[in-house]
Amino acid sequence: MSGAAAGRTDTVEPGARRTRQRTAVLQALVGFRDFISAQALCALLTEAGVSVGLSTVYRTLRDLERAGRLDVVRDETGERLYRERPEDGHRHYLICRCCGRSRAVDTEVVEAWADRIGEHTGFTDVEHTLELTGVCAGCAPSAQQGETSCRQESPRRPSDPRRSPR
Amino acid sequence: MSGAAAGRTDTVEPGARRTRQRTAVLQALVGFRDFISAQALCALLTEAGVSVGLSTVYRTLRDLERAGRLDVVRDETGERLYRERPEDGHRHYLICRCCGRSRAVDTEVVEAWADRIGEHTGFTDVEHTLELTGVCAGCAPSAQQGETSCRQESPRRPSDPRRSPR
DNA sequence: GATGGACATGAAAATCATGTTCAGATAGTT
DNA sequence: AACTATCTGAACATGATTTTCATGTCCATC
Ligand SMILES: [Zn+2]
Ligand SMILES: [Zn+2]
Ligand SMILES: [Zn+2]
Ligand SMILES: [Zn+2]
Repeated sequence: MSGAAAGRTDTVEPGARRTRQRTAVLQALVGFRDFISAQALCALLTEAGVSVGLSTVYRTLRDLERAGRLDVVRDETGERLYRERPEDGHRHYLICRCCGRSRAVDTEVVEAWADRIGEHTGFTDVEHTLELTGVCAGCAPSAQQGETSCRQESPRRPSDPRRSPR
Repeated sequence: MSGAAAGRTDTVEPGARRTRQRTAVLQALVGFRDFISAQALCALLTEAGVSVGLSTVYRTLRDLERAGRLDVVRDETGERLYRERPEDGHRHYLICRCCGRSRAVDTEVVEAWADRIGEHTGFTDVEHTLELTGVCAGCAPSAQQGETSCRQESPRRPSDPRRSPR
């Protein structure tokens, strides 16, 4: 029980080196509670004075994803958005199409169903992807007047990180 | 009951012109019972002697998608794969990570669950994306010896269309 | 405290799916 | 046949992600 309680902002992978850049990416992800794109994250770091090369951000995110420490969703353009995975693991999120705010949803029902799918189909090693989008209570009013005011241009990609956090 | 029972390989959208290219894309989709990428579809048409420009394929697929006549999924690279939507509408598929074969799954449970999500969250206009992948019975044996023989290189993108049809 | 090699970085270039332009072809109508 | 709103496709543009590769850094060993 010494350095056992590691986990939070330690290293990307066991055996990986602890560098300024990886630490920065990891910390930024932990601090940033919404989904964020690789590029936005890079910009965020730069603004914070902890500049990290875009390639390194992508590499680190790739490694983190492999290590199962991230949740990844895709926005409607196919761009990947990352978020630190809460300690327990597998989750699904409901994301507002307007402001990008997200909240985890309870998916026991779906998980149970998905687990049973293999049996009926002869498929093994079944994995699933589930994404929910909607318009959050805060955005609903502005979206009323014809769906155009909110959803219109910016397709909820937090390319400007200062809009989604908090 | 003249041209009423339209629908199958008619026009992309009501009011759209019926051109050689759109007809070809439409027919190819109807004949091709698996998911296929825009590029693979284009290649397929070319091989079949019915060459259609890639731009046109993309445009036609975009229009068909808007018209609700296609199902679209994304492979792990983010590439979009299209399939003619069976007459009834909303469906989800279980896709083999090895051979790309897909089969629709019964999702009543999930649909009902998804419909109820809005109420608990304050979100409106909730939509969902659900994708299932696994290893089909036919591929399971070859995938045994260490997961490498099947899944390895070609990550199940039917870029060579002759492998998935039928 | 020098050395060597394994691993890491980042700028720049490569990839690659998809979108856009626009001059010329075409469908559908009169 | 003539007319014109559409449609087409080659070439180019875009933008996210990946690769390359020259250079930097860590660390164990001498
Ligand atoms: Zn919102
Ligand atoms: Zn799940
Ligand atoms: Zn298979
Ligand atoms: Zn559904």
